[in-house]
Amino acid sequence: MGRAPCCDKANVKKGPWSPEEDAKLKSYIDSHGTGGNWIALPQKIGLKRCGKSCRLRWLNYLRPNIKHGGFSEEEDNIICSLYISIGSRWSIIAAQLPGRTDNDIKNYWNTRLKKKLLGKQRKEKSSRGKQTVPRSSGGGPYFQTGPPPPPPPLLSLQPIPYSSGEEARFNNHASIRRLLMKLGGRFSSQDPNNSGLTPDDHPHYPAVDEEALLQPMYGDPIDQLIASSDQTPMPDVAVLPHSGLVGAEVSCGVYENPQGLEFFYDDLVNGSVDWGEMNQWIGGQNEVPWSIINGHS
DNA sequence: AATGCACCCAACCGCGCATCG
DNA sequence: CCGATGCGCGGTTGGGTGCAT
Repeated sequence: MGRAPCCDKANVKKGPWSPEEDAKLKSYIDSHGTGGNWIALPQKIGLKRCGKSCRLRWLNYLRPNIKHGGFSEEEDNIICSLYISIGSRWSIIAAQLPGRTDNDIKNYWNTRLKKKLLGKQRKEKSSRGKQTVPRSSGGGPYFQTGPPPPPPPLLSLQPIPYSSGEEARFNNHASIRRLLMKLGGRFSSQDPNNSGLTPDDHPHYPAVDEEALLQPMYGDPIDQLIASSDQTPMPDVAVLPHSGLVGAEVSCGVYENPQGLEFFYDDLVNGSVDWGEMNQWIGGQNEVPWSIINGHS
């Protein structure tokens, strides 16, 4: 038994919206609002459309202050950072970009950003010369498996400038981190490998150090956090050095610091990383701070 | 100029979740 | 508590368009 259809499929119009339909819908909502019931709305105004279709049309095109196309480099950075951190939660990503819709961002990611990012990633990995291992099937949500396409143009990403005063929007690393915390992230100075525990064994992390979170990150998060499409199977939890930018579903990654040293997620986890180099990278501290997220089942 | 191909994007589909009676 | 209903979301599709051959 399947779910009942939301409308009578035989009696609703599908396909592109006409200007007349747009005008009807916009005019009604402008003067009456949605009435809290999208399903009933098209009948009220005499549209042969599914309520869900009306809702989509309104949210993506007709409502005020919608922007289309022309994504700025800053928006690219935010989308990439968030996608790498929280995955394909387009509505959350869209909420941080005023005037953008989740559908628009999703399309933009699928058609352009993903390819650019993959191109960048491939170049970095091939220059490193490390043999890659095909990922197991069904491994994760981020990148397709299979033969690599021809390298697309590289994405030119600039670091997001740190701004301590920006609170309302999501355009700096501190606010990115705050959002990730809100989504269930935790930050810890403990190294789970040293403690002999897996991140899943840490139900409670120390209190969040807000001051530390407000420190600028090291370099461009995209450079630090390029998820690998054909590394080992997806680990359960992201563990990133120092930066504090973490995600529930960030997979194995390649981290490159300003000095050109690279660390692979599996190297970190397996303990084969050169901690001296890592400590130099992160500022000569005695211990490598780990950032762990546990908002992940 | 014609054809094929790749890309883009608006729209649809189905599922999970929240709410309500 | 439970089933019905509606909403919101992410994945996918298919038509339009531009470019390469």
